[in-house]
Amino acid sequence: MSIALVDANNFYCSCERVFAARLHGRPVVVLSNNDGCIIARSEEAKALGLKMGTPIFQVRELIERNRVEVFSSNYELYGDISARLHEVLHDFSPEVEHYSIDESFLRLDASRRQTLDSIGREIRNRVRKLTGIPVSIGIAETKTLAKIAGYHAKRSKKTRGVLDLTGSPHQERALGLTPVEEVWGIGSRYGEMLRGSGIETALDLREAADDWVRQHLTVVGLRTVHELRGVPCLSLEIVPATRKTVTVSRSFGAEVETLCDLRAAIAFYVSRAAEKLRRHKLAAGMITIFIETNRFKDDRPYVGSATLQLAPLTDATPEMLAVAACGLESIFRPGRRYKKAGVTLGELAPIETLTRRLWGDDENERMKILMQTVDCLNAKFGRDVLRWGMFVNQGTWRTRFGKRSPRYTTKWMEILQIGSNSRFKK
DNA sequence: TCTGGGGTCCTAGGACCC
DNA sequence: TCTGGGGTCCTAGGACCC
Repeated sequence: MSIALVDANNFYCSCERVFAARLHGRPVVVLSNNDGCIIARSEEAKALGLKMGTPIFQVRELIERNRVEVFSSNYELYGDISARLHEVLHDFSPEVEHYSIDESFLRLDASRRQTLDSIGREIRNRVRKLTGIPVSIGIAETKTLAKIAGYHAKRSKKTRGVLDLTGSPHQERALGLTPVEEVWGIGSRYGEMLRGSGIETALDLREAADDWVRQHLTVVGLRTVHELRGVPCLSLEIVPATRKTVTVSRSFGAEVETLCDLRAAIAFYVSRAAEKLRRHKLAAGMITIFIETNRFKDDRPYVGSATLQLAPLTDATPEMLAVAACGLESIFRPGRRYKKAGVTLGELAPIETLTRRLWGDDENERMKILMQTVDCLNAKFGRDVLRWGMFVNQGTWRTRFGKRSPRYTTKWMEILQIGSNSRFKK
């Protein structure tokens, strides 16, 4: 029994390439909301020295000089391609964990007919053929080891994208070649601390004493170390765990000062959060509203947050809007310039487990039908065809997506056109 | 001018209870 | 001289992930 990690290469950039042949072989980057930071880079862009998380304005010249292709993020497109990719994997194993938008784990068995390596190659070819996305595949006894195999599959040309380390004599060498902060679960902070203690590679970490690890990296780190030794501690999460919070937050396109603008923004985020909640068939018992000034510019940045109960639990947008508006008033400070705001819904419970309200059931029933109708119409005719009175779908706070590619696969109006003048121009 | 968004888990410390 | 001890719940902060 082995675990395979299927990891899409430079996923967002690869998605852009699927629909634009001219991007092949060229440096491509995808930006975060408001076209702020670089969050994905093609190999060619990495080679130019463009780093993950860099604010675009700091590298503007480099980008122009090298004619780097720049895109705003197009989450609708990426999400849709991710779902297709996930579907392809189900042909290869009944046990698939959709770990993130660009990574999946699956349980794999070698057979008399086929080695793990050749199964991996078949997966890679099939995904490429059916989705157009290149992937790297790492295979080993545990998730953490599979991640390390994947790390080398992606970087070493010799592997041609697939590396099986299950029971392999090469496993120790691979661990020795893995910088400790590349181990899944070891970030930059722990990495620094470990290097200070002479632990520099995944192999060093594997050999560290349990007590020491427990003390310095908590039980989480201890699990990681056991996984490096080939003892599975992290199981495949085939059924996604029920989520505990739902957050919608954004930086504004431009700073805002008035309560009126903040109300509009918060109302917009509440609507989105409530839609997400209903899609997951959950209700919330708690809502947190927060607003922030610009932490990069402000000497004394202000962060205000208010948490309020939603009693009884609800999934209805109007009920949340009313509570959110109260929360906002309590944290608003006039005379400040706000750059970001957000909403978190908590104390989530599956909607069907809720007891019926003691009274007002008619009202409740009407609200349910109203919500279903709104969601349904918005799904059919486009988001925000129906909106709640409080939010005006415009204003300087709206997120900027200056360079978004068409939503080729999810919007009829933006479907790929062949041989005609594309409506999308750089 | 321009600096992302959405999650999870663990620990320590304080409040409170018996 | 010597100020219990254990349990639970909550929160803030810190670490991590993509």
